[in-house]
Amino acid sequence: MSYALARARGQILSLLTSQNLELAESEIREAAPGHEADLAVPLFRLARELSQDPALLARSIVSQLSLEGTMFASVRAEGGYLNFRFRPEALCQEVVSDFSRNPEGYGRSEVGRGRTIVIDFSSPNIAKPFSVGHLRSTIIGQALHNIFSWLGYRVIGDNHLGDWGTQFGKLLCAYELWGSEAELNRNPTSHLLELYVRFHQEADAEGGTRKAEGGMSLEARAREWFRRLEQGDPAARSRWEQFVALSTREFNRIYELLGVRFDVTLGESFYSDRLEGVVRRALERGVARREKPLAAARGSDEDVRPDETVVLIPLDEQGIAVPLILQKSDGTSLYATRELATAEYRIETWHPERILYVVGKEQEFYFRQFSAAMKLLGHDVPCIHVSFGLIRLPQGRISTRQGRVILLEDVINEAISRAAAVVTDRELSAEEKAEISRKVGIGAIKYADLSQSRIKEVVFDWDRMLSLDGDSAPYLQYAYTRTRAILRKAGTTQPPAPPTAWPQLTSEELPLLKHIAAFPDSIVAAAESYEPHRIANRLYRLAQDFSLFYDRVPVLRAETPQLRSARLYLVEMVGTVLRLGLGLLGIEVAERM
RNA sequence: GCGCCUGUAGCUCAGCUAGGACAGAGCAUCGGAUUUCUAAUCCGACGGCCGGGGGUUCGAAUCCCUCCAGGCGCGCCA
Repeated sequence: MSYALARARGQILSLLTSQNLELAESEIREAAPGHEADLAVPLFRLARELSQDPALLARSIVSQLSLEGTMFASVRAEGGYLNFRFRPEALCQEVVSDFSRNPEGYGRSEVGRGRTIVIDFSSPNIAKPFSVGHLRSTIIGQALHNIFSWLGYRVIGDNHLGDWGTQFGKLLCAYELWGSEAELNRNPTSHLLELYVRFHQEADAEGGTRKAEGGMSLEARAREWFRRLEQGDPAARSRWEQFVALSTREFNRIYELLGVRFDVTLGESFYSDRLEGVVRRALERGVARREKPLAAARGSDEDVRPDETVVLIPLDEQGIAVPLILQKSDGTSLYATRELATAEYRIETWHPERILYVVGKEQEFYFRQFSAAMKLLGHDVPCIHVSFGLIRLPQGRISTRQGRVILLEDVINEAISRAAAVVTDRELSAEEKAEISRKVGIGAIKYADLSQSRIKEVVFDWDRMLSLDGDSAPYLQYAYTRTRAILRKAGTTQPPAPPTAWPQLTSEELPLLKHIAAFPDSIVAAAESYEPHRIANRLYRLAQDFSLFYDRVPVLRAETPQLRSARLYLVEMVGTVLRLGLGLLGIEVAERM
């Protein structure tokens, strides 16, 4: 299956091949505005290789090209460029033919058929509040899931909950000291947060040297609690289960609001009985070894025994100076141990061609270690860190410990109520308004993130994240409702039929066709770079050009019936592309706003 | 100290993977458009030594070096 733009590029390639000129498809690009051209081929590289003047080469190529049987009306030499212009009716015919074959699947492809990708995303920590910090992983992961599925891949979206580790030792310890059953049931998240924050405050206050009563520092007691948990101590286990259940309920409410779903939700704890095997096999293969811990790394802790060892994977030969530690000196596991077990499980279970980790950029170094360790352990499935810049607050970085945190649910609710303020004066039922506000508010939040590249860090700003005009989700959603309004008023319940012949295209119509033609490419580009904003940017330009079209070109009152039905079909295509494209970004549309 | 990322208009960002045609948007500001397919819209104006310097090239926002600024990371946290 191919799409119009790819076929057009193919035609250019074969035109040039017939003149013995070799060109890569990527050298064919959209013409810059103001050149009366649609596709452009810069000839500078070829000219250098042939030692010719680019402008002369362009002219000589043009003089020998026959556009017979192609989608192009003209080709001109302009400087060192070949500038191709579509025959508008040919472009129309090709785009309409692509679209009408399967409107609801427009932009789909089969490149991923028979291939599997695991995407690890969202992955919040149990017993901590779901903050704006988890937003990016959640919505970028969701978008990538949609995008790869659309390209025919089998995608396993896995929410790798942080439900295991030393932090639970801390929480169990804090709960033993200061917890309250009643408070926990009344307000689980904030009580757990309180305990977590208090633990760190008191541990800091103890300092590195002064020991608490009973001879053990808080940190040491927390480690002891985690050790008990990891060894299956019933009291630790049942308390932990309670924390997990309470947090899960909270998270699910957020996922419901965001419209995010997972194929599997397997927390770190799921792998707890595989950790020993991971460590053992790494030792047996000679990849890992036991070592005395570095004294400096142990800090000033009190209970160091002379015989204690850690298990680690040295990575010097991989060019990484810091080894990956698999087992702490008290015998318990680390994040990396659980990650290795997780990756092995995923490989055994789903046989993916790659595993994507949608995780913040601050973990980049760790992922280099992890990826190198996977290779040493004999796994050739690429583990790709799809990293993104972290969200900071104007006061500094988000810190759960210091209680400096903005709850995602608050952001969502604020977004919805800001959207609701705009719908108030419309003639809609209360339910419709609520539904629209939800779609618009959530859409605004998601779009703010998905319309820019992942890697940049974001300083949280209410107005920016919840913007409702300009380059924003509501702008695109609004353009969609305009397409729906026109079609609703067209007087038929049938979707418009594809036109057999297109009348003269106006200068407002042609750009729409070009964007529609370019939409499938934007999906491929988004997948290749793991950058959903490739799609967002294309949709935004489509919506811009549609808004202008809407303002200037009458559809229902078009001059002739043929023109009217052709434009109706164009409107149908624009609306569908907006809906499908926003859908890939995880953003819903409304019929009215 | 070492490593990675970022620096484009007053603000927020595209463009950098594979160097090419006068660097594009949105917000803000100012001016205009509505008895019309809903103005969450459209049109126009204003606004940029693409962080500084050097290099490669016919050509650099894009590639290389260097400096500056900000962010992040660097063995038993996740």
